[in-house]
Formats: sequence, C-alpha cells, structure tokens
Amino acid sequence: MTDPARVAELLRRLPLFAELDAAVLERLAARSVVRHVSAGTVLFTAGEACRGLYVIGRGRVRIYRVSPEGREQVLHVEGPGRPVGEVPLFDGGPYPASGVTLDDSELVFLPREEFERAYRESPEAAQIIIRTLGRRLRHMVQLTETLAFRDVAARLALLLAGYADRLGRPTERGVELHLVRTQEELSYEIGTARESVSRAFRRLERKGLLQRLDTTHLLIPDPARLRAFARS
Amino acid sequence: MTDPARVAELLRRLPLFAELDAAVLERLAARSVVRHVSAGTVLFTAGEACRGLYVIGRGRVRIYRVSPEGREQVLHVEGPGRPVGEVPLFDGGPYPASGVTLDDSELVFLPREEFERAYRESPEAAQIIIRTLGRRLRHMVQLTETLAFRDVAARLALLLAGYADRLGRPTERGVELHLVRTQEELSYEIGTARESVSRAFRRLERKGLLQRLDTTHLLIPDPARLRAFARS
DNA sequence: TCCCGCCTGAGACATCCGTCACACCTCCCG
DNA sequence: CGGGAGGTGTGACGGATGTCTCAGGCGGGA
Repeated sequence: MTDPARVAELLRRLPLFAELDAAVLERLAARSVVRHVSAGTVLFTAGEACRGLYVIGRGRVRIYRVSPEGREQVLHVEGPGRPVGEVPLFDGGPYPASGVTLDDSELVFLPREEFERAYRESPEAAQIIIRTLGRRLRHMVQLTETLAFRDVAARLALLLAGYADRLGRPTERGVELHLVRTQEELSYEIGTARESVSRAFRRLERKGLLQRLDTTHLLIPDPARLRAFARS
Repeated sequence: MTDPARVAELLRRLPLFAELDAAVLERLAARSVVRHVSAGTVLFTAGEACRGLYVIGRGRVRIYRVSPEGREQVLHVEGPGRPVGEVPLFDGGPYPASGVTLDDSELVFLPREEFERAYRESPEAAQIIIRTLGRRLRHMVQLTETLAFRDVAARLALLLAGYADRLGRPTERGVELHLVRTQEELSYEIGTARESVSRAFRRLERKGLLQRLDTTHLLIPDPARLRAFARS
C-alpha cells in the first residue's frame, strides 16, 4: 500500500511519536496506511464504530458535533502531529464526534489492534497518549465553561485572543492577525449564529478591543485587554 | 499514617485497581494516605497545582467550575472506585476544575510521583487510566453538546433519564426514581437558574413525561420517551 | 461587461432564560 | 403555638440571541 520507510519517517517527525523506540515505530509504520484526502473530506461521523486512529501529517482536521436542527459546534481543531479519533479506542464506544478535513491533508491511519499493541508493549507510547488525552480534557473543560458562562461577544474575544497567541504577529500598533475565516465558520467555533458573530465584532470594535484592517486582517491593540473583557 | 494493608485492601476492591499486579498494588498502598472528610470539603480548586490524585473509597465528589458571577456548572460527579483530580498529572498543568465532597467520604490520596511510577512500570495501570480518561472525555463531549444545543427542559430531561438508568427502579407504572436533590442542586448540574428548573419540571409534567410522587420520588412512565423529547 | 454566488451588515421579531420579588408550604425548634 | 429557615411555584420584566429578511459589496466566470 504505502512505503513503510516513508511512513516511519513521517511518524518520526511527529512529536507524538518522536520518543518511541525505533523497533516499535517500524512496526507501527509497517501496519499503517497513508491517506491523501482533499479539503472537506469527512473522516468519521459521531456514532460510528471506530477501527483505528488518524495522525495528521499535513493539513487540519475539525472535530465537531451537529445538533438535531443542523447547527454545528466545533469541539477542537487539530493540526500536524496530532492524533484525531482516538477516544473510542480506549473505552470501546463509538466516535463521540465527527471529523472533517479543513485542508487538503495527509493522514496516517493506525489500525486499532496495532495501536493497542503499541501502547501495551511500550510505556512511552502510553504516556504519550495519556498526555494527549489530558490536554484534550483540559480543553473541553475550558470549552464547557465558555459555553455555559460567557455571552457571544466574550466567546468571540476568547477565540480571537487564542488565535492571536498562536498566529499573531506583534507590531508596534498591537498584534496583527491574518485570519482566513468567514463569520459563519467562526460561529461554529463559538456555538452561535452567523449574525451574532457580526454583531459581536461590532461590539468589540466599538469598545476599541480590535480593528478590522481588511477582510482577512485583524489588529488587536492589546490582547490582554481583550481577554480581560471576556472574563469580566 | 494509615495501615498499608488496609489501604491495599481498599484499593483492591476498586475496579480501577482490581486488575493490578499484587506487588504494584502493595507499593501504591504503602505510599498513599487515606483521608476521611465530611460532606462539603473542598478537595482542590481550579487553578491550583496538583500534587496527586484521589480515589474515592466511599461517598461522592462533585467536579465543577464557577463563573466570575458565582454561578456553578457541574462537570461530573464521581462515586466509589473512581479517581478524581487526575487530569493535571499528565500534562503538568493546574487543576482545570474544583472538587468538593457531597457526602462524608473516604478518599485515598496517591502522590503524583508514586502514581507516575506505577503507570510507567505497569502497562495495566496505564490502560486503566487511559480508559478512565477516554470515558471522561466522552462525557464532556456529551455535556458540551447539551449546553450548546438544548434548552433547559431538554437538559433536565437528559439528566433525569441518566439518573433513571443508574438509580431507577422499574415498576409496572414506569421507572421510579428516588432523588434527593434540591432544585438548586439540579440547576448547577444543567447550568441554569433554580427557577428555570422549577418551570422545566412543570413542562415535563404537563407533557406526561414524568410525575412527582413526593418531594424525593419521581415516576418516569417511559424513559425512552423522555429522551426522545430531549433530542427532538 | 454582466451576472451570480458568497459574504457581511442590519433591522424586526419572537423566544428563551436569568433576575427580582413575593407567596406558600413543610419542618423543626424554641 | 409561633416563628424562622429552607425549599418551591409563579408572575413580571428585560436582555441576549436565534431566525427571517433584505440590502449592499466583492470577485470570479460566462
């Protein structure tokens, strides 16, 4: 199917697997499959049974739930080096959420049995996975709090402040952020309607917490103040 | 401090540790401390650094977050045999949430280093913890969806249906549920105000989805119908 | 050039829900 | 017996927000 040496090479570049014993890695690589998929491909759907996990080589994957009315809530977005769809591997249930690629992507698929074997045999593998789950759980607690306690403007502020940390470029006027997202995409991430995002942007602008330079560039004069507003 | 043999005995009775190798268990028991605390004791607070985890021997522990305005959101409630406060052990961060006992409780405290040693040395220990984290993550996804998509009546319906599954007693009239909770406590669990719980109860009653027999007994004629209403 | 689709802004409206206020009930204790 | 505390039911009210609708702008393709 795929050249095992190349897969091993790919896995080795991922922080998730970098610490793994070479023999374990080789074996994993031999049993896994590389998939190249286009943006918008649904990798798995909530409720489906799970046959393995994906590790992202290139591109991003959005994990989300859909309400009966069709509204979406993004739970998290993962990028290169991160595993997705791994939760069901441990408790045997179905996928709790759905996953779709946001970009043309390269993914490594590890079959369930192979993966279980790896983490039974190699303590490092277990630690790696546990750390990932811990981080994910922490993120979900954050998300839950945000949804339960904050209004739309505050949720947008927290989302943008987070992006600014990771993708922003500091300038003398503040942090500049190149964000290629429609308001509709943003609305999924903070669990609201597109129109509410539009209004929340206005509110943050009027308070001087951000400026929209053009359709894809934001200026955040003071991320700390933006965060403070959200936590008020 | 505490008799290691008794601690080992206690741990052995917990499904979480039942499968563990005797030697590993003895060692864990020797290093852990049993605490007896009264109802309402705060075990840890969100933001605090973590020095170990608790395993519940007797009683229940509520894990929750508090909003800046003082509103509470219960994330989960754990009972005998379950670990609490374990998330920070893996990614090194602070506690993501707070924990408080609901009953007079008996808790086993495992220091961080001891715990890490156990799961590094014993693959079974790792599997146990991973399974727990997986289940917890699944639960949080559920909670997130509920908060993001459902109204108060639906959230109450889901909560009660869940209780009915775990604590209900089937009778010829439906599932009878003995629930010792004030409406205020319920409001924390579904992230709303006390008055909204009162109104949601009325709404579910009027639809014939439940009856309140007395202050502590509920009758749910058809749990499936209750769930269906929530997912409508 | 001219559409047409997509994105955004904005108003109208209904609904949900949090808050406040108050009444009523039960239980317990003095 | 009286009174207070805690729990519950309910109405009024306002703010937040989802939905519907439409207008305007922008860019790409025919």
